Amino acid sequence: MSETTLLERLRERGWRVTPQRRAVAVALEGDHVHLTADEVHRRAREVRPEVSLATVYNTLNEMVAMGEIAEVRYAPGPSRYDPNVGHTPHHHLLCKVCGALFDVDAHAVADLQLPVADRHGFTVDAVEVTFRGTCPDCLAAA
Amino acid sequence: MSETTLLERLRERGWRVTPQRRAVAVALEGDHVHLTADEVHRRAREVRPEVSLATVYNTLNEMVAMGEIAEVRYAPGPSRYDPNVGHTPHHHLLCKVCGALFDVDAHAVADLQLPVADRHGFTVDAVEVTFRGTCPDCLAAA
DNA sequence: GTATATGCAAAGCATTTGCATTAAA
DNA sequence: TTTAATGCAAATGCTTTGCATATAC
Repeated sequence: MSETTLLERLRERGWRVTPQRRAVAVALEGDHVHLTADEVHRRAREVRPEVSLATVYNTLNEMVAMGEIAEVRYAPGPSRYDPNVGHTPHHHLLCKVCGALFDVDAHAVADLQLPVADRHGFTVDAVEVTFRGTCPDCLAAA
Repeated sequence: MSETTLLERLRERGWRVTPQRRAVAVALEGDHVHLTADEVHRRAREVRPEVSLATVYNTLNEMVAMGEIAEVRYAPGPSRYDPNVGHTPHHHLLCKVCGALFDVDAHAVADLQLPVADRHGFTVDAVEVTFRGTCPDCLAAA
């Protein structure tokens, strides 16, 4: 899907790579589900039990500041982190019951333009579509 | 724009109307900006200084549960509340600098369908488009 | 009159920060 | 060796809750 790994991209930016940061980067990758800081922490601990939650937050915030991942907060509850930003253009599929968030390939969705008359003086540089619905798990549970 | 007021709709649902709740409902109406609980509290206090923040939260949560307003959390920081949900179909214009959120009429944006093949087993019942950019105020400040 | 909303203050999460210690480069 | 990252624990900010009192219906 993507040619380079998150870790490689970060290293290229001159990022200092520690075992903790490696564990965080690896925890985020691969999945098309977006994890909370706490879930990242749990996963990172499976590899490096000494990773602290504070370090997870610090690391995630840096990655966001670099634009390598995005913080998304569509449902109540804690923030989630999207590692596929800027590399694979995509939109989101949100379960309104459990808050789970999946990616959708951008090619599945038409490009959108907002007419200048409706821009309220904004400049627009990204468009993001969220499909709200119910995920298979919650459908089964209902 | 809408034929009935938020307060009228709530009363029709058999809601018990108190001065505090009236103040919260009025604070939310009319605007195309989405307020935080704290901002709603400040506005409600201008009319009824004894309204407590706890009551504002309780009231907003009830309105959300009834589907009369929506909680939106696109940017870091506190939740914001969208009173125009379900009545005036619309999308969002988000300032990535200051987090301000405006409404855009749905007619300005084409309807979108997600192909079944890309639905990952979800049912989809709403589509929401967010245009990310920079608002006039932040442009001026830059 | 009765059920329900209120304010207050305390509790509960999510997230950030200060600081002494440790480790990457 | 230098500069920056770590863990811990305390602090902060947003939101919810418990409970005694007040009030809409």
